[in-house]
Amino acid sequence: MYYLQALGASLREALQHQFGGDAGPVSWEVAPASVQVTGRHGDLTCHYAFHAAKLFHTNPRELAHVLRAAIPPSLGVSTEVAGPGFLNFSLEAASAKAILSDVFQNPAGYGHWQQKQARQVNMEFCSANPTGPIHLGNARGACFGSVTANLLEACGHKVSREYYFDDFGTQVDTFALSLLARYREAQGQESVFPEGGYQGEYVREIGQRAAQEHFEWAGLPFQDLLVELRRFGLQEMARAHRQTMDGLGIHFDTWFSQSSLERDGFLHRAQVLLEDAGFLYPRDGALWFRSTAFGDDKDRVVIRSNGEPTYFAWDIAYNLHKRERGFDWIIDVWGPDHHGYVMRNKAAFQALGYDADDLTLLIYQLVRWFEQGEEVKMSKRTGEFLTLDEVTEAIGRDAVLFFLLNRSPDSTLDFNLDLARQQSLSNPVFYVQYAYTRAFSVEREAIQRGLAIGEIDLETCQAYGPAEHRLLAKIALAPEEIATAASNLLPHRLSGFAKELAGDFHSFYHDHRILGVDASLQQARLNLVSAFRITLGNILTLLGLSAPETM
RNA sequence: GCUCCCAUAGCUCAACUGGAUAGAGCGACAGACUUCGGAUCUGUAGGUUGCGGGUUCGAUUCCUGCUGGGAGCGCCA
Repeated sequence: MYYLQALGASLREALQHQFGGDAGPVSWEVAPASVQVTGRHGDLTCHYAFHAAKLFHTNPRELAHVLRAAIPPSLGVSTEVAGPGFLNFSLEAASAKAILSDVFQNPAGYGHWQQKQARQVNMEFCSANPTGPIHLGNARGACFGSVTANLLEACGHKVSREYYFDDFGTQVDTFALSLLARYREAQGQESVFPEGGYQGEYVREIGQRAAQEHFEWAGLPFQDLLVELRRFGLQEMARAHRQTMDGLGIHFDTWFSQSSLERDGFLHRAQVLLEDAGFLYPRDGALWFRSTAFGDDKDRVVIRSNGEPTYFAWDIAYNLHKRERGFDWIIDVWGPDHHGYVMRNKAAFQALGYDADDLTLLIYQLVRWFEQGEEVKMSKRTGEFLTLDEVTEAIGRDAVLFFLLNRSPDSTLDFNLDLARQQSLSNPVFYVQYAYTRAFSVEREAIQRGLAIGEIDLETCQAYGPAEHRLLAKIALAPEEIATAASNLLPHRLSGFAKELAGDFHSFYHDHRILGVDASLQQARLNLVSAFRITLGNILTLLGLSAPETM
């Protein structure tokens, strides 16, 4: 149990003792600067008394005093009640020791949590259309999904990362036809480029490669050639997507092919299940799903009058497939153009007999691309778009990730490549990473001087003053921040915390020497620096960023 | 017309289940180490949180009506 968890538990239990009810876990924050500036000291604060007072219909300030009295001295904090009911905590040697022990006991796992009810999570994200390269819009979903998966894992869940590959349908047909034209072109044959085909350069390249590696296909009948090229093209695109994701350090456990849903009978099975449950009916030659039974504003077609399943039908089958693979929590990360599909998918999920809460559909907002002050509309058809590889190459992997991570998924994101390139060196990611590097170099120097790190005793902890306590409080907060970001499915919370944590360290480092001061103070500060470095390193890892030892 | 998202400093964005004087970075201005890495630190300027109501001890946060921007509203994927 982490230190703050223990402290929170003492408050929670005090309430149970007093009122016989549970007000839930305590949430913490560092004391606002105003509290510290005015001399009303405090390293950590909580507004639990307000929260609980509302629940138990009592006065928050009186309640705060009750809570204060209930904190066991062994926890080693001094507590005071401020204003209408804030509880401010100041760290002391014993609490400092407890926090450091949390870190050094299991450095690589600091900030992570055990989970009594671990869920089997299937997290599907990015899933860019295979008819084109991954662009910045897909990247947002990739980054968001990947870090969210990391966070859930850190909270003890089992997470499988999945990439859905749409290798079926009219778009892929058009892609194959475009490829065919490029293939023939590369062989010096006459070719007519299909109307509405994919004009991007990458199609030409794949066509050329196909022509070089498989000139023998030229003799095939049209349909057979198209099948070969289609397969070849999809393979190439899958490889390209995987490479792009690898370049960002984002990995998937499963690359799931849409067409396998039909091959393995899931498309059919989903239909039978819904049919048996009485949620399907024919109208106008098509087959409809009664999504209005679950609050949707109209029913939705699953099988078109031409006999082809709709995109929605594939989704239903896919969710069924995921459930039958044993996942009890399905999370999909979708772009803004899918928001209309949330309701109907939840409806179908329930119609299959599952709990709507076990399907989470996360929608992130659009990325708009600006160049010289003007918005550039992306289009795969015309081949005009900014690929993720281009952006990564221009400003660097960590900078791209941090740029995407820093923003709430609910806000549209404007991306100006000129500006990003220009400012890539001032990207806050380097500020954060530099803090890690600095701390690491202090440790390296300390080891060279023959000092030991991480041996925690109460006496050494007596050496800490207000500056150290402030940084320690931030370190103690890390597990809470990770849990909060995870439970809200909002990774950008954690990147914000990483900046704060790094900032506190930079500030401390500037004002205080670590090596070469009085021996016990030196030991105490060295432990602090190391605990900081471990904490920040774990956070960087969760964010999918590198933690460089030198820069 | 309906649904979803957004509007906070000059710019890009934060602000946990409603909490203390709304915070960072970039840009501007003024400063700071002969020691462990200056990709750093400190300070100043910059705000009627789009506008109007409401809920209460307390609202950037919740409700409501506007204004402006984005996305979606297909038997496309």
